[in-house]
Amino acid sequence: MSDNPEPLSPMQRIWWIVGMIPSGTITSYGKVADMAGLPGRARYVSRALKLAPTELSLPWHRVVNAQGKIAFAADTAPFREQTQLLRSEGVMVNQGKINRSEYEWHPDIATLVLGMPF
DNA sequence: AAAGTGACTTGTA
DNA sequence: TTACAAGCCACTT
Repeated sequence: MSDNPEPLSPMQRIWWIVGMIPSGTITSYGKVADMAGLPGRARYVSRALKLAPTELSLPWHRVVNAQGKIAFAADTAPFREQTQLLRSEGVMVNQGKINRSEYEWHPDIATLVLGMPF
């Protein structure tokens, strides 16, 4: 029998989940937290993305707040970058706002399991 | 050590 | 709909 895999840390679970978000779709910090087994820890997700190694090249831009709005202040470089990245994959962004019902990611368990890093 | 901050969310008003 | 308070908690002052 093979040994059990090393369990992923909370931050690693967040990175894995964000990495699974398909191009052209979005989800929220709170949803990612819930999926990672960290209910009520939306802020932890934002920190995890900020600390994520660039080598992972995570699609961090596909994570917005619960109102479907880009979390960065409108007059900042990251706000403009996120807007550009989302538009480049076909997501309509107006004044930093996105229609969640139109672009929401609806993950299926099979895809998630097959995407697990072990 | 204590207070402030933030890439958040939810409940109330 | 907008606004504000709590809850959240690691990190920075």
